[in-house]
Amino acid sequence: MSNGNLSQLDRALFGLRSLVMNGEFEGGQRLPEVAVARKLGTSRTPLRQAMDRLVAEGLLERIKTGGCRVATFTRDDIADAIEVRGVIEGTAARMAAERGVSADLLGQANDALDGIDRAIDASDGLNFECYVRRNAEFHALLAKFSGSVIIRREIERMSLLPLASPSAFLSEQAAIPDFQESLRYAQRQHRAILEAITNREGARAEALVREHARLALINFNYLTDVQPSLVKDVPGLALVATT
Amino acid sequence: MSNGNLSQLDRALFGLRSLVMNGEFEGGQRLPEVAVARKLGTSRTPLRQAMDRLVAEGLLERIKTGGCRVATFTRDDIADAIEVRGVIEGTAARMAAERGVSADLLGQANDALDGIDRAIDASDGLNFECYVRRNAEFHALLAKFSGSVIIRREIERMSLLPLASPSAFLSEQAAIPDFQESLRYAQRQHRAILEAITNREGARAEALVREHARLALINFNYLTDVQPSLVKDVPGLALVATT
DNA sequence: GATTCAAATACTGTATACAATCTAAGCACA
DNA sequence: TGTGCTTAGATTGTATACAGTATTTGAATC
Repeated sequence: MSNGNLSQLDRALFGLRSLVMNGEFEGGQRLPEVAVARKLGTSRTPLRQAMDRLVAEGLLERIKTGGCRVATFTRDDIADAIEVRGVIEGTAARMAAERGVSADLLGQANDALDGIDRAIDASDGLNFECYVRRNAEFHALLAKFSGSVIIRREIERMSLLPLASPSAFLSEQAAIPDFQESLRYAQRQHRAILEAITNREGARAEALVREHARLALINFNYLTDVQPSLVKDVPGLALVATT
Repeated sequence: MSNGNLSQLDRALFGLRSLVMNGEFEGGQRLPEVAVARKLGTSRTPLRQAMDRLVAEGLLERIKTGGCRVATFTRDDIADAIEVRGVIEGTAARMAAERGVSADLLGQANDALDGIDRAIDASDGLNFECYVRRNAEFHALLAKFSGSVIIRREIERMSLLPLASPSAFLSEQAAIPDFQESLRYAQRQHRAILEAITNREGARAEALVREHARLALINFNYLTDVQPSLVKDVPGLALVATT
């Protein structure tokens, strides 16, 4: 199982998560294990494990009488998930400021931000793929800054919730009119966050990160209110109740 | 499975969690599935499900080569878990203040606090069992106040981590000299929290709840530093590295 | 035509068998 | 005596069979 190819559980997990995120199943309907297992090319045992994992992630929910169904999320759920992610990331930043961060880690974060600068002002316009990668890198470092595995695990967990991750809406953001302006604003926040942590300003770092997380909420609202045609292209957005 | 007795999965889950919490297994050693299954009187299939759940809870951790082992926690891990629980509970309180809480729910919380008052000043001294129950009730209501299932689920999740729950240390707290004084202090915080929420004072409510959570940390430090003889009686404390 | 009951079907929860892999013991050899 | 290899044992990951329960279909009755 530690050879190059994935285990059956991993195949089932990735496959099922992808199917659910892309809205392949009707929300609220039970997932028949045999049919899904056949579709994923595996047996029921690893599929049930995968389902248990997705239930823990919040993507599926158990049915009292047995089995699972796809969870549905309200707009408020998404907003709350983003808020909580921001709160925990903010706590990580505050802890980092209070406890201090090694020069090496701070340097890595600075490198990531330099990379974002270059991605935004590349000679041929915006290097989008690079931006996304560097942005994820910076946020991962932020979680690491706290020095706490408890915190890091919790941030990862919140980022698994559909649409709550720092880069959930980036892939389609290019359609937003003042897109580059929005990225520049986010990047100024990045710089301020890193400065606050470096200066051991815990409260400032926490507040900045909380505000920074709300950019995801702005993008979410824009996508659903102004550009509903893009909804089908954003993974996870199919799970949001359209009422 | 929906009959009175539990499912095999539930039996395995409760049984294994209890065994792990009470330190029945050497930390760091792999749990042999067949032996544990036999000890719990079930088969490997539900046991493996239970193990997956406990891994998700953070009580067990996976071994790369296969299987699970009991996770061990440092004192810093416990402190971080309590801190994060306080942060999320604090967010719930802030949201409750910002969004408003129904008079009915506020009344229920008030009743719970009245119950705590009576438990502390019962005619025959302290009614401990009643205090614990009412305290749990108040904290559950706090999570409900936010009106967000995302928040509530996350608080429940953090409270599952060993020693992070609001009542993790209560059961042995009776050994603490100024025990009743400590309970009265906690109760004054309860009243202040409820008042802040009622008055829509979000920042105050959040700060109070964060501080309130730190009582668990105080009890934790007291138990391990001053009363190490009680350590074996507190579920979960066996998982803390004794370095 | 709507409703209730019954049988058949489908599905989940659980146990177990099997194969692949890891672990450890034992042996050969330096 | 220590080290590396080989083989036997133990253990996990996966598939599948079976039993119990929910759900649906169909017919009969009001």
